[in-house]
Amino acid sequence: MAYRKTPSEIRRLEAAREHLVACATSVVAEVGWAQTSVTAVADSAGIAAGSVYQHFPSKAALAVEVFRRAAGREVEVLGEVLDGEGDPVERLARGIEVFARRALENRGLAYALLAAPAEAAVGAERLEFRRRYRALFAEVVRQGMAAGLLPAQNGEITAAALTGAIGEVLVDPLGTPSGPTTDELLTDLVAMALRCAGAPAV
Amino acid sequence: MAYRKTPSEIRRLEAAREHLVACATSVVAEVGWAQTSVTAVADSAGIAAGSVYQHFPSKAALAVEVFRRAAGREVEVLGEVLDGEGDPVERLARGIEVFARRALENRGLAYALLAAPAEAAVGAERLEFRRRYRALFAEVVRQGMAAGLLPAQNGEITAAALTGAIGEVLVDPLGTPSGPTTDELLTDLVAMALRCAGAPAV
DNA sequence: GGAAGCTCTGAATGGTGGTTCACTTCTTTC
DNA sequence: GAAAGAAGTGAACCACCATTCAGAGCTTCC
Repeated sequence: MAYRKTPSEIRRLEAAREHLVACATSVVAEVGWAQTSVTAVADSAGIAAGSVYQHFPSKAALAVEVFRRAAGREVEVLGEVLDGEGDPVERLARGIEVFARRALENRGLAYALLAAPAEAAVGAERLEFRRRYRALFAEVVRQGMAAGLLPAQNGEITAAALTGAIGEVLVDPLGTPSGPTTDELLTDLVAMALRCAGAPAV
Repeated sequence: MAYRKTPSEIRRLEAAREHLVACATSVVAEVGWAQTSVTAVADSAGIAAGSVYQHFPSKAALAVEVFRRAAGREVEVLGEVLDGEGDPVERLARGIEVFARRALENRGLAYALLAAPAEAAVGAERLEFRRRYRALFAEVVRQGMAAGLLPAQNGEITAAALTGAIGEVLVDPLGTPSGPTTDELLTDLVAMALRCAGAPAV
């Protein structure tokens, strides 16, 4: 019988792949997509440049994986909060606060996910994930309208607006390494979002 | 006496430069920054690739000029409407409608200005112009608060949110070559923006 | 132990596209 | 008309990096 991968070997390879993705994520968070070369990622992971191609068919595929992992986590967290306890308006407020707080706690990565210039494949992923954010927000807005907590409105537009507004509000703070007065920013951001959805002033 | 540029020669050179910028703008609007090569721009302008460097020191410099011209026009138009007749809330509504309508009438260019992937130099310009949009919106929001038409709020945040929200709402329609129901979109967009600034429902 | 098949290496390769430059063509000046 | 200097040309150049690949080093299995 010929060579066959042993379970521990399979685990080792998977771990190597995970390690590669994690290192690539760090590099991207530190220097952005544009400055991230295959060599830099390989160095950071302690392997040769060529070895990257054992795990991914191209740099773009690795970049997409990095993006999906990181953005996927955020979608998941946001989805859980928006689907959680409380009335729709409370959930919306909490979701936005959690999202923004997480971004501000991991600025480099958040900037890479939200705004940093990237190759086409990553740009396409970004659009896709924005669509998911929108869908999540749209659902909560729909629930809010159904519950009579929000006025009649085009929920898709409000959802898109929230997505864009949060990103834009965060871009500047994310650009500066250490932020001033995070709490105040979050309060104002949430207040703006609730107004945007038409929730009555608190 | 040596060679000296005659007035008509100077005009000819300036016109050539203008023509080059105009052609480059068209190319960018059609295919986006990423697909815009120096050769393509030169072909479009009917000159040789090398001649581009008579007018601009680098491709990046040309790209920045293209961006500044086009984005500058939009800032100017928006500024005039926001500074025009009527109360601050009316002006805000009209400004957003005009901005969005112009974008939808020139989708390729608007997409390039707002969202299309671009080289670093253009990205920096984009940030700068977003700052200007924000400043314009922030001023109107400030006036609205002073006039008692808008509730107390962090005007900078609202302004950033409006900038991001408008962009995000427009990105999808701009991606599709011909848009459905522009008027409905504009109505909903303006309604959302007014809610975002806290204007009472109409 | 050793054959077979795998992973890993890192220097060489290759495609892309911005930029250069020797040369041609046009303008100015006398 | 001719010299001097500028603009215009476009093929050649070159830097940059993702990608490849021949060989080295491991792992599996009999």
